Amino acid sequence: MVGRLSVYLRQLESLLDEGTARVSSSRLAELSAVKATQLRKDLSHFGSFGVRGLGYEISELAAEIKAILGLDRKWNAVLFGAGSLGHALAGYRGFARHNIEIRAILDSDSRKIGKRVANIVVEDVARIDDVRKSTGAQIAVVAVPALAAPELAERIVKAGFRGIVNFAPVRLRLPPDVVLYSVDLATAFENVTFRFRNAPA
Amino acid sequence: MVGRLSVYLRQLESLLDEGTARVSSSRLAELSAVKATQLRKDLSHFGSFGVRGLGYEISELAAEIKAILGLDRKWNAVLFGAGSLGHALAGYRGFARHNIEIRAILDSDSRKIGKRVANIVVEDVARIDDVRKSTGAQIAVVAVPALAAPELAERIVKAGFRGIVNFAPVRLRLPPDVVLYSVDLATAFENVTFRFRNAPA
DNA sequence: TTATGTGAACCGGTTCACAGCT
DNA sequence: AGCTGTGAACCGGTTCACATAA
Repeated sequence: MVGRLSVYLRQLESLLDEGTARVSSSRLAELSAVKATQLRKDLSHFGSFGVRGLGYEISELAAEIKAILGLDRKWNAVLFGAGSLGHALAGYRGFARHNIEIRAILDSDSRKIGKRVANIVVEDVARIDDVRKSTGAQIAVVAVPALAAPELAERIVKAGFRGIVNFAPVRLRLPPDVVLYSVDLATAFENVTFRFRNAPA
Repeated sequence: MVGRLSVYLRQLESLLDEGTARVSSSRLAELSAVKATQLRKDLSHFGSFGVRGLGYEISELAAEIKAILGLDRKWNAVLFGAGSLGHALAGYRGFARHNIEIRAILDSDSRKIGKRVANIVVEDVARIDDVRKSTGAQIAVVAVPALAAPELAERIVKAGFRGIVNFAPVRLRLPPDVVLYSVDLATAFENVTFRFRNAPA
């Protein structure tokens, strides 16, 4: 459901770019490829942002969704892993849009420590506690190999991070008060090969 | 649900590495962080692979799941976009595990064309039709900016690809016979900031 | 009249309870 | 007895139908 809010927001922003001021649930739903009732139900969980008979004021609704998604405040993050995926993530423009700032990049490989990635000097993961405190980071982005991830996750939690975005292909076990979202590339590709295979000729 | 099959398979493979030969649904479910009944129900959609009273023969079940997921045959893919995400994907080791081979990398940026990425020479996206045919690729991996993605997707479909794994943050509209799976980083991060914000203090 | 907000019906996926096989 | 396979109950999320407001 959060995923849908993201989509609504993106559509609202592109409408705003076009100079549109108001939009109906049916139009916004169409742009977002969902049913209008679903869109209204989604929003109704958080309040009532529209005007009956008129629709939604776009800039207002966008601001509401940003607040719901936590995009109205700044987040500090630390990126773990300076491999190819780490490089890609370090260069990811979406961080700015989310008010997420990568404050540090940590790795355990001595050949990578000291190098610059996206203008940030890679530091030794041993410094995790110091880095956590000095950056005030709440979010950890995990882009290390599967084997290293579970142990790293424990250290991340111990260091005081409260949210993890995990790109390693493992199911991490975390205390329930730590927010986790995993992006699993294997699942993405298997989803396609699975449906491809089971598709009507 | 396909996502869960991926997880079962990964657990089966690591059990196999340990030299284990049989496993019960409850043990495998525990390792996969799901309920045992769910695991059995998932498998029951595709057949009956276990032995009552004994459990599952690991190598046999792994082979069955691989077949279900389409991992038992070779897939040819073309990667679109040689930016930082494209680089990361080109180096992704999971492709080998999935029997997916990146046969070509295409980009529209003349500065990138001709360069090597993961030992593959980047070609002009204008060559899409030739490349599709000569590689026999079925799957397109889209790692281009959001703005370029919708138009590219159309060309991909026209060129004859039947499956797309999309990393651009847009909802692509495709004919229903084309298999699509999108990985949206924005949603991933927003999921975490959303739940973080709505988490109990 | 137009378009939102929402209780109620609906539906698909999860869980339960147990039948069936070894 | 032990463990799988599955119809039936359950549950949460989606859709419908309509009351409500401009």
